Amino acid sequence: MFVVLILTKMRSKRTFNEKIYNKLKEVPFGKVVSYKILAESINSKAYRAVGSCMRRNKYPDKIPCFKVVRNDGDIGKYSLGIKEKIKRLNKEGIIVKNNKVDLDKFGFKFD
DNA sequence: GCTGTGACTTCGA
DNA sequence: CTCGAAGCCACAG
Repeated sequence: MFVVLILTKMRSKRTFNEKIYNKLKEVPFGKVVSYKILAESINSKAYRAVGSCMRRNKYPDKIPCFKVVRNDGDIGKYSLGIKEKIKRLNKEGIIVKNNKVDLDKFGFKFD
């Protein structure tokens, strides 16, 4: 009873960024994912909240934020700077052109 | 506890 | 094509 209640409460706070975090971990090397795909993969439409959580970034060491781009392929922004983001993307073999990536090639879907 | 803002998206003018 | 508004969730003030 009480346990369930507590767990439920905790879940309401956690679900979001934790799920995003988990999904983001599923993204294989050399692939990127958009905020939208990420949000939808956890049954939510809070695209902005995803960005918010990344920006606040509670887990800077655990979350590969550079793998998250906008739906248009625009890489958006990055805590450490867009330059750094591009650098890291390039390290995964992802081509960034004019601050954009090719989602058809590198976009990962969670099926 | 309500308000504003933000690494976003989509639709209509 | 560009611009503005609405909609979603979390967090700071």
